[in-house]
Amino acid sequence: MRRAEPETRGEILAAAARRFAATGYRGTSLQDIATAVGCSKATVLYHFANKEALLTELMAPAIAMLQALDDRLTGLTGGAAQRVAAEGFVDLAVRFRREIALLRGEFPELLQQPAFAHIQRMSERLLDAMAGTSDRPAARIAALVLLAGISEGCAEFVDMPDDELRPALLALARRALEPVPDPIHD
Amino acid sequence: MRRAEPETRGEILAAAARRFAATGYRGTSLQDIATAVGCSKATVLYHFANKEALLTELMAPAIAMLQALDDRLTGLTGGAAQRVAAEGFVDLAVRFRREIALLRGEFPELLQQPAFAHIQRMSERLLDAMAGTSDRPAARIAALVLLAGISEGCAEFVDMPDDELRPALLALARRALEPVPDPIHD
DNA sequence: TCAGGGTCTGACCGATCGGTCAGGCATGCT
DNA sequence: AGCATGCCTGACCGATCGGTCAGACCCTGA
Repeated sequence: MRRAEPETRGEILAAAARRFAATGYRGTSLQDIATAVGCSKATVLYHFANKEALLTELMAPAIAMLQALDDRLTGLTGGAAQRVAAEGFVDLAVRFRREIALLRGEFPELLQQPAFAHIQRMSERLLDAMAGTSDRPAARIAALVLLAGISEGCAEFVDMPDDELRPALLALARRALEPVPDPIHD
Repeated sequence: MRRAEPETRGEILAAAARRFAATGYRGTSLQDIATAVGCSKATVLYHFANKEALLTELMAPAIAMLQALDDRLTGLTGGAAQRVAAEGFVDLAVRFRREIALLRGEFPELLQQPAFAHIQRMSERLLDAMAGTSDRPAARIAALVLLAGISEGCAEFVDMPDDELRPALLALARRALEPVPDPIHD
């Protein structure tokens, strides 16, 4: 069962992405991934410290983009923050919908792990920004439904071209989120 | 550890609801539930045939209401179907948000099980109705995001009063879903 | 008094999980 | 030739899972 090319690491990563997308993170065992690659489970754990390392490497680009959005959001308030948050999140969801899809609704569980606590915090800031400065519950509800709906729904959009999905999600976000007036600078 | 009152069955059901809501269906073991009740795992399995029976009994009222909505939807098309679907689903989500919440994003996995195949089919019909007869992708995207977002988000709304949550979700649904003209009867 | 049924339990089962470990094999450097 | 290194493996580990089972306990009715 020895492999000819030393491309095993990349193959493991690709197979893990496929399996996670098909059956979720918890629903995929290391043995599943090893079988898909055609190697042993021990080989998977030779290339990756543990199962979580596989997931974090797969999610790293998406997390980096979320971090960048979070940085852009600091200092912004009101309508400006709302627009940046909504457009930034739609861009993120469109670009990394395959990565988001492979969590398959396991966000809540995974975010509870201490290793992902900073993602939890960024998500909360994103939600606050999308809800606007308004403290009306309706605004937070709309923002939360949009955030959760796009995260969970993008698994269904993997085969849709970017330039069709992006404007549709943007238009939806604009419709769903009630605009917040910009503060008047003096 | 013998219990005084023979209310064990109800206590197991209540504890299961709490644990499922806290850590999800797959994330909750029968031992967790037994510990929460203060009985043995064997007692849980004495009152319920298996773990899935616990879940189905907990979800039965919500599933019944979904079934009723599905029945009301048959024969309806266009804007009428869209309104009935949106309002019916919001009602369902508000009324049974605790039950929906305890799935904690495990919808996709659970729906894949053959025992829940009919729920899968009802969900698809609900999605079609909410998207309207329109076959434009944007309409289906909006409906899907709304459906997924409300399902996933209602876990956060458990402490909100019904008469605040319901109109907020209804208004959001109306904003998110582009209206479809009713067919003109001749 | 005894039989029987409802309730509950500890002990146990096979399966599967993530993860460890010593060692085999090929390659390339000295 | 000898040795180190990188890659890979089967065998194994402890933990946990859902689920089974024989039997103990209690109550009730004959």
